[in-house]
Amino acid sequence: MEKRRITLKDIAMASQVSIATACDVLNNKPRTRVSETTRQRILETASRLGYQPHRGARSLRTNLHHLIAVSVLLAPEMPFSPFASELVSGAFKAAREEGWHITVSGYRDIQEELRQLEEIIAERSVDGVIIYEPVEDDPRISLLKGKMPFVLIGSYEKEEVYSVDLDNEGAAFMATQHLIALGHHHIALVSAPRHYLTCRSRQRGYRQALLQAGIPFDQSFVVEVEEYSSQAGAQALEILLQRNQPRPTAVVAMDDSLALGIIYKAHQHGLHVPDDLAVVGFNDARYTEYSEPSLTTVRVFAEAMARQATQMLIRLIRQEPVGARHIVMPAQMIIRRSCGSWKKGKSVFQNDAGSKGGY
Amino acid sequence: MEKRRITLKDIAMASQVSIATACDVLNNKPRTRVSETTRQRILETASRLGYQPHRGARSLRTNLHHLIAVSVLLAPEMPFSPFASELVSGAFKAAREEGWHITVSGYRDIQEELRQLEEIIAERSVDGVIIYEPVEDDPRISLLKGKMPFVLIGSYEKEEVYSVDLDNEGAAFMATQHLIALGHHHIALVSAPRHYLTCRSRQRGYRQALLQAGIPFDQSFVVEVEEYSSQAGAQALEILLQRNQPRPTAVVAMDDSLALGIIYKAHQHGLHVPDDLAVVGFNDARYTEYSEPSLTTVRVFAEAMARQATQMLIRLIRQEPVGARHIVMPAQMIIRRSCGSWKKGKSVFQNDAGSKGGY
DNA sequence: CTGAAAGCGCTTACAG
DNA sequence: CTGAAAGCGCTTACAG
Repeated sequence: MEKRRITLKDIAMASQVSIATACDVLNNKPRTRVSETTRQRILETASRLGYQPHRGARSLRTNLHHLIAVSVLLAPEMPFSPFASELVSGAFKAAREEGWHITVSGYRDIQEELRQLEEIIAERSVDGVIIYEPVEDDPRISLLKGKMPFVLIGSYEKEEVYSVDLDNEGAAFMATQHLIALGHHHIALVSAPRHYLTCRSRQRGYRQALLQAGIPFDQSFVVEVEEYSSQAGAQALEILLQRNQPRPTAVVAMDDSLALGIIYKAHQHGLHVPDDLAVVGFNDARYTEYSEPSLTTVRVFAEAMARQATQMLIRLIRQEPVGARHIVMPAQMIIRRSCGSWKKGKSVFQNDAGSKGGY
Repeated sequence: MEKRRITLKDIAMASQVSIATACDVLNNKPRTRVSETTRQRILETASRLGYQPHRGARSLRTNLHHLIAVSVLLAPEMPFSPFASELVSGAFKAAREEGWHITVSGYRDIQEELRQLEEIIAERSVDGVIIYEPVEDDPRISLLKGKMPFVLIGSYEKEEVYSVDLDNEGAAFMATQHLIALGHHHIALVSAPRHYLTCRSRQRGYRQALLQAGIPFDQSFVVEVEEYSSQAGAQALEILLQRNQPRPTAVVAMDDSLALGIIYKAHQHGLHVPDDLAVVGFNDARYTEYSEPSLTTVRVFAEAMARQATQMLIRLIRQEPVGARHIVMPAQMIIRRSCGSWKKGKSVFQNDAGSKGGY
């Protein structure tokens, strides 16, 4: 399995230049212009011999491992959510475009995850970290701050950090407005706990939409659940139905798995979705197209977000200029059947992707 | 962000031994016994100073990067399946236990994935590869064979390779037998294409169960779909219903997403699940507990499989004795409602996990 | 049995 | 402007 490795020295000899020159040319260093012919000769030799720099050697010199850790906290009963999965793909692709690798943790338990990160920091086996789904006073952030470059996917209030986030407020606004346009006045919101900052922004968007429509905000219509799962969604609807309010006629759920649980529980109560209860999810987990009824949801471009975050992080690590400190990405409504707009024939949004009958 | 790094030299000086001795002790090399006191002194100093070997330096010397690539091929419309996600977690954890990292690709397109692997092989930026879901004549295997150690998750017929696999035959046997025990005779199988080796084994298990029960095998009850998706599942049921056979009264689907599509389509045709059509899925994607009806499925211990594969691969890379070349892991039936056994009150299997009211 | 020294393949400060 | 040489932090073959 072992062929002798092609080294810089080989390239230098074969191109009749010094190792230093070969190194500079191959790394595109500014130095003096080597004559264009020499330059080409070196490049050509390298590609002919299939030269690949030795990552270990490079890393020993530069103290860069070209490795990024992606820290994703998983919901207790859920493996990588569709959202997190796209994040991983996006980060991998963006990393590879720069010749980097990613390593993906993915613990269910924050303590385990912290231990992991501590170890990684101590080892310095990684050059930077992407943190997904930060919570308030996220201990991962305190751990990393000042020790290692990192970029958040999500947003953070306490400190100035680099981040790529969804326009959560706008997205929730859009979802709520859609239901309002369908004539709903009693619109519930099922959200993760408020220490998830994402959810805080989304709650703002929800309130904005109500405000704009002149619908009074009613705190009891907001249920916060401990995790994103169908089970939690089912429980949330139970709570909403047991309260003495006028029953909600519509729900916005902050994740598709919550929405599925809500629909499940609605059916158990003999409520028809969408006639008795309109439901809108979040994140566009693909399988929700085939739930009964198919789920209207807010699609989030997770892969694109991860790409941005990865590129940003690599620039940070290289100490190159980074550009914007925060990037905010838009979302898109996917109209299917659980919101009932297909019955009323009206929607404030175009139904792009949803209408293609697939994707 | 930069403190001076603690090196072996620091440890050696502080412990008043040579660098070589420090190195040996810290790496647990057989060498002579250093006196136990010295040994302890070195260990203690290292931990006091927080010594962490420099991965780059080590890699330059040993030509090992302590990095494994995990190659997962994604279904076109699906991000990491729950199964693949658990694989990733399992591989990560097992890798970290040895101080290694994993890098996760995850392309939808086999050509892209191959290009990726080729690049990784050329760079030698990775010490080995875990391949998930090999197909017949898998081009990834030809690519890696003889160039880099790899372990399959799944099985392979053409060549002797190292692998960790589910007992696919046994699992499908179990699922089919469960339906037979419920009185079904017309049991359909919705499978991925036969070039997925996993499915081939499962088809065998299905036939075995029929055979044992004296039910004739009918090829037209087997539908092969191109991908694991709800859409494909829905189409498969359409095909089964249009054929002129006695309509199947039960279906085993090789993936939960197929099963969901089947249930969806059954409802569209006015068929009640499980009364008119019993459905059993595969893989126990968590959300299927909340589908309507909740899905009876075969749980697969993906995380454990990935752990095994990772440990095996690391041993291969280190050229340590590996033990078994193939490891086969069992599956477990999770009985919920879509198979209808709760109505008939009989099942040949214990309902362990399914009865806990959770997962 | 133990330590000094070479060398892995790069990058870069320095000398010419 | 360009090349020779030092050195990053390890591991190991070799000398004592």
